[in-house]
Amino acid sequence: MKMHDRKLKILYAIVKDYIETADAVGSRTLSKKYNLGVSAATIRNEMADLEELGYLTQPYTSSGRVPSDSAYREYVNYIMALKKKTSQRKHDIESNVASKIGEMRELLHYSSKILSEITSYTTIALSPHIEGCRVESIQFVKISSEMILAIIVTDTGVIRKPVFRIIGGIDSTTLQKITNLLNYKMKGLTLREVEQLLLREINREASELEKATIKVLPELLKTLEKIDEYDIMFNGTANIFNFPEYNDVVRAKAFFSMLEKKQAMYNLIAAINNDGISISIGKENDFDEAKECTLITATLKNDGNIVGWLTVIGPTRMEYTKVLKDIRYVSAFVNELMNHKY
Amino acid sequence: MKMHDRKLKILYAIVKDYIETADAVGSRTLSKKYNLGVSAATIRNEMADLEELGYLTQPYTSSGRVPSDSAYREYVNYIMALKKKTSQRKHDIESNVASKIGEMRELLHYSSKILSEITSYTTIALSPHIEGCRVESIQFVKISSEMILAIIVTDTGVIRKPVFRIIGGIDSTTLQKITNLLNYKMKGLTLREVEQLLLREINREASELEKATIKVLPELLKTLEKIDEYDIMFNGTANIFNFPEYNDVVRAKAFFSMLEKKQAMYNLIAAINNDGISISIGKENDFDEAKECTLITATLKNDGNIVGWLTVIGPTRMEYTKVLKDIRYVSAFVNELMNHKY
DNA sequence: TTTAGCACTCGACGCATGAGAGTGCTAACA
DNA sequence: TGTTAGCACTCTCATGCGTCGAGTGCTAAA
Repeated sequence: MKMHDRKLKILYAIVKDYIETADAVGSRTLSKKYNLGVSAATIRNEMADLEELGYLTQPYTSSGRVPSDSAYREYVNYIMALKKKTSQRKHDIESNVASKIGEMRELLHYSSKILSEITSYTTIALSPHIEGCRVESIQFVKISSEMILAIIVTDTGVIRKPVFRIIGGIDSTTLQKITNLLNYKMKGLTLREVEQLLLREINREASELEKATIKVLPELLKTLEKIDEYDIMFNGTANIFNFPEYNDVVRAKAFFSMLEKKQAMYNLIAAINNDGISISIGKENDFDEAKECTLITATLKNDGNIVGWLTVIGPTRMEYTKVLKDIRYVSAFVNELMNHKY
Repeated sequence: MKMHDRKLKILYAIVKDYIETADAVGSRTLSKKYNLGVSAATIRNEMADLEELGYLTQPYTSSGRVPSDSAYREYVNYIMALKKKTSQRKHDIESNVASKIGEMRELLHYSSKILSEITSYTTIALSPHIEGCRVESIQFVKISSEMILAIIVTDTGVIRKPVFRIIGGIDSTTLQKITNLLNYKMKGLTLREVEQLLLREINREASELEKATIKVLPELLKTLEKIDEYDIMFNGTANIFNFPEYNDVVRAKAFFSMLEKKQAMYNLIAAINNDGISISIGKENDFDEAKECTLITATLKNDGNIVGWLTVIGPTRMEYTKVLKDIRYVSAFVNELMNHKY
């Protein structure tokens, strides 16, 4: 759908102005503020057309116009295209930050906090399920008479360290044997496959060694089922109140209720799977509560595997240009750090 | 300060009514709703006295009365005294829940979630700094060529599992030797003492073994410094909107901004150190942002050591009776579970 | 095709008004 | 002496009304 150049210009100006002011924008203001080269009346005609095309809405008869989701989409496509032409600049790594980060999850939390601070939006840090990852190594460490720590490292560098309990305890030698056995059998399998393997082993007639093992396996299985938990964290939630659209208590409450639905938030964000930045606007979001929000998400990958998502969330009237710049910066930083360390 | 019985009765009735309705309560309503045996005019006289004593305030001339912090305090002392007379009932442990909980921190998170659900308030789960705890054991596990996992178990059962990196790597035998050495030297010391010991060792002329160690120690020290992190988590934050006092966007924003000041929240809650339930009302809170809130906090102890806090936060107009009952229930449950496992 | 002009629409804001809830004070009562 | 009824007064809040202004659609002229 190719629009006349002037129509697009006007559309972009409306979106830009609305992002800035959060007020319905009228033809007169537009012609004064932006140098469009035509009079307010002409703009009025174009606006009527744009409304018919579904890009604008009127809150009430004879008020100014407000951009629709499609208008934002059009605008975003436009600035995304612009950005591609400019070269990606290199980012320096602040080494003191780098040294503080031991694990992927910490890195994610930290960068989400930074992102929230520089954008003044609410941000979400999300780490993925790991059921699809392959096991690099499994180790067990006895930490008290009955408690055992399992250390599971995946090929993507994700580490999980669940603690579980063996009633009656188990001696170190046996534990070492089990470690060796499991490592031998499970290396390279996905967590899902490990679970199935464990199930089979549990139900099998057991040899001498396996008799000791049998005590550990059901506990390990139980632990594995729960270990595969994503992790979601929010930063700068109070920032949402900076937007006039959330000056209404009902909408603010809805926003926070939405954040609390963690499973739904996970599904919303984890649906994204590319290595760059992805934007979903308003009704494009497949989650009712989020249909008045825009989410800008950076997918973080290491070696082709998703290791997390970094999301900025706000009203559809989002400062796309600024937020895009910031999220690009932070995610590039994280990526560089990651490739350095793992 | 011993007050006339009738005055107290009226005061309690006012507090109770205000907790229920969030509206300034007048003499007429009071005499109709509660069976106080005196007329509205008498109540008016008593109310005037109570106002003079600082228990009531008037939002504006000739409006109803609103309880002050001292009124809530009086009321809380009253119901706390009542409670002590009734016997603590035994709580059953739901074993399926118990089996899901591997670590203290998980237990804390989980119970905070439950608490928020049953009270319909916002809850805070807080786990303490561990610098005061004594080291029970330190272990190292190699998880990749350069990454090492340290497992530190304290005498209170808290487990920390920081990952750090040794550039150039280290072989397993040396690592095992270091583990043995550190365990021998550090068992029973506090984390603070361990840090000092490490510093001394780093600066000392080293023997053969210690030459290998010297590579690990600075990294370990750095890791230890950052490991001593409390952990704070919120549940049911959207519940705050259920209270009319937060129907004002400015106050709601202030509430969420307060929650985001994690260090201050830690200080606020961690100041409490007893084994039961503690209530701090409005201006009693030593943190400006919280001066319009009441916090009811259960300190969770294991073997005399604080392992966490469970807090319900809401307006000073809190349903004290109900919330007290609920937090007692949940914290008793957690305590029982803890003593079972650790 | 663009622009100027004009009548019209609708929300925001300010102001007045009245209802209602609650008070303090006074005088009468037990 | 303590309690109650009555009354005038106060203050908030909801409602209604009129004005203002930004913005529109339509029409006719350039």
